[in-house]
Amino acid sequence: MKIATYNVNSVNARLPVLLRWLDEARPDVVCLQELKAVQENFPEQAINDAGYSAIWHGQKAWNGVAILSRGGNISERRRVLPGDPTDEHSRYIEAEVDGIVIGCLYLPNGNPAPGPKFDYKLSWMDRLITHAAELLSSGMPVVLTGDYNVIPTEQDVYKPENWINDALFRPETREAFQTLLKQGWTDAIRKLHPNDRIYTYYDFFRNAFGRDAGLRIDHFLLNPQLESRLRAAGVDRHVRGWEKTSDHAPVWMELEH
DNA sequence: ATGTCCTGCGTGGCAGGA
Repeated sequence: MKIATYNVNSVNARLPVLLRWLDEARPDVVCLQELKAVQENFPEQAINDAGYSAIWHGQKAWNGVAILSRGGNISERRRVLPGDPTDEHSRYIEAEVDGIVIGCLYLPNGNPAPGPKFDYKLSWMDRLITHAAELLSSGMPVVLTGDYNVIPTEQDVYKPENWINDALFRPETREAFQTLLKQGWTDAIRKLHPNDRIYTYYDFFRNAFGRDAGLRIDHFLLNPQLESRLRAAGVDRHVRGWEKTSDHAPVWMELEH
């Protein structure tokens, strides 16, 4: 089973790129972030025609998350991260596909930091940590994947000294991510590629992709039941070089059966 | 500070987010 995550940065602006990549990569399940579309503007027909069923949670202008499944059933579990009934951002959707719980998340960027946006990011991470602990106790195989907007270590950024005060790399952000990992989650990409330079995002500015000036901020976190099934993982880096592409590249992992 | 690309608003380019 191949599961992918892709921050599309507008699902409609990216539709040709998304369809081309789906046809090429043929993932079984795909988590999308940054739909930038209201609920009724999700391109459901085109996704269906490509062979996928989908659930999604849209929002005007920003955010928005979706889970696509090829062939198999997709059973929605929730479309809100618990812990703050006043939070209106569409940043989390969770489903069960073939016995696996799939949490698709778009963690707040948090810049500028410090400030209210950074506070929101940290409180969202607290809520994620709480929810992740509940998922761990469920006994089911679980993956939490998406755009974490977290650079976990210096290894995951082309020039760490430029990012010290950025919300994606600040100590509070990295500590919260480590707190999450220590619950018992495995970073699938790092587990299989401990020493490689791997990026999933390149700024649209300053020819970042051409200079390989990237960040690794899209992650797969696996609980122990799923980690034992992990066989391969990687980034479809070339997709970042296509015309009218997103600033993120698709990331994927393959599980045994 | 800069750079680019997206959306909304609403028809011409800004403002805001990333």
